[in-house]
Amino acid sequence: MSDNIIIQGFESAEHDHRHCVADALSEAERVCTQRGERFTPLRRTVFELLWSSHKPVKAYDLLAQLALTHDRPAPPTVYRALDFLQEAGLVHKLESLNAYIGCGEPGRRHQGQFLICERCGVVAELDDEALTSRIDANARKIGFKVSDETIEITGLCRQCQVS
Amino acid sequence: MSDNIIIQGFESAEHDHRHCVADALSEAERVCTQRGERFTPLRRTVFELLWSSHKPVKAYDLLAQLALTHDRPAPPTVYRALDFLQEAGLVHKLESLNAYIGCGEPGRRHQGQFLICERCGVVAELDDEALTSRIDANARKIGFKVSDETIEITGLCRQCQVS
DNA sequence: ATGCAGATTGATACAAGATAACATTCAGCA
DNA sequence: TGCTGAATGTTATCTTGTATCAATCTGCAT
Repeated sequence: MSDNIIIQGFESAEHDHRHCVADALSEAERVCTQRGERFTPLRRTVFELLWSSHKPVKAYDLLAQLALTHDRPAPPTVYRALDFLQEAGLVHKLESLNAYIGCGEPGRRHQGQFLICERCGVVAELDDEALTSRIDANARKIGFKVSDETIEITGLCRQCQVS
Repeated sequence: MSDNIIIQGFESAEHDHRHCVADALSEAERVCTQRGERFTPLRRTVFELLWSSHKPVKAYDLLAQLALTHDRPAPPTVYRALDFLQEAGLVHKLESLNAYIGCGEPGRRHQGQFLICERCGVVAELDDEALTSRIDANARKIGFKVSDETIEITGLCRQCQVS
C-alpha cells in the first residue's frame, strides 16, 4: 500500500498552476477518447473553469463565468457539462458545499476523500485505500453492499492555521 | 475499542418502533435540559416527525407534515427547528440527500457515518472510531486540522439485495 | 453528396432547498 | 406588572437543480 495518499491539494502558492491545468486537460482528452466520448468545446470550457484553481466552484458561478464568453447560457448548459464530467470521473461534486472540483487522478476509478479548508477554500483530494477497505469491512459486517462513498472532511489547512 | 459500531439502522421490519421513538424523545429531553435549552412543542413535533421511521426526511416534507397540524407553516419554521436540533446533536443532515435524520446516540459527541440504502431509503448510523482516527492521522500527516466530517456511504442493505 | 439517427446544445419554465429581515408572541424573572 | 431575550410568525427572496421541448451538430450508411 502506498503511503502517498494525496492526489492533489494544498500546493505551494507559487506552484506552476498552468502545469496542473495542462495535465488535467490532457488526461481529460485521454479519458474521453478511451471512453469513446466527446470532449466538446463546451465541456472543455467548463472543465477549464473548474481547474482555474484548486478550489471548488459552484454551478451558478460557472454559469456566470460562461456568460462572459457565451451568449446567455442557461443552467442546464452547465449542469449537463458537470454531469458528463462526473460520469467520466473527471470531476467530483462536494456534497457538503454544493460545489464541484476537478479530479486529480481521473485515470483510476475512485471516489476520493476530500479535505476542505474552511478558511481559504482550497480542497485536497486523497485516496486512502485502507480507509475504503475499513468502510467496506464495516458495511460487509452488516450485509451492506457499498456502491458509492461521500467523504468530506472540513477543517483548517496548514497555512490557514498559522496565518 | 468496541466492535459494535452500529448505532442504529436496518432494524427488522417488526421491531417495536414506538420504543425507538420513546427512547429518542427521552434522550432529547435529557440533552436539552442538560444544555439549558428548551425542547419546545414545535421542536418536539419536528423531532417526532423525523423519528417516524429510520429513513431521512426532507425539509419540505417535514413542512408538509407540519401543515397538517399547524396553520400554514413557512420554511423558516422547520429550518429553525432543524438547526436547533442539529446544534444539540439530536439530528444529522445527510448532505448527499439534502435530508435529515434523528441521531441514534445524541448523548455522545460524534458526527456519525451513514450507510444509506438506495432502494428502501433506510439509513444506518455507525460510529467507527478507528475510521475517524485513520482520517485524523491522514489529515495530521499534511498538517490539516479536522473540525467536521461528512461520511455517507450509499448502497444496498441486506434485505434489498435479496428481494 | 444526402439524409438519417443519436448526441449535443439552446431555451423556457419551474421545482426544490434554504435564508434574510422584520414583526409578533411567549417564558422567565426582576 | 412589566421587561428582556428566546422562540415563532410572516413575507419575500435567493440558491440549487430539473423537466421539457426545440434546434443543431456529428458520424455514418446509403
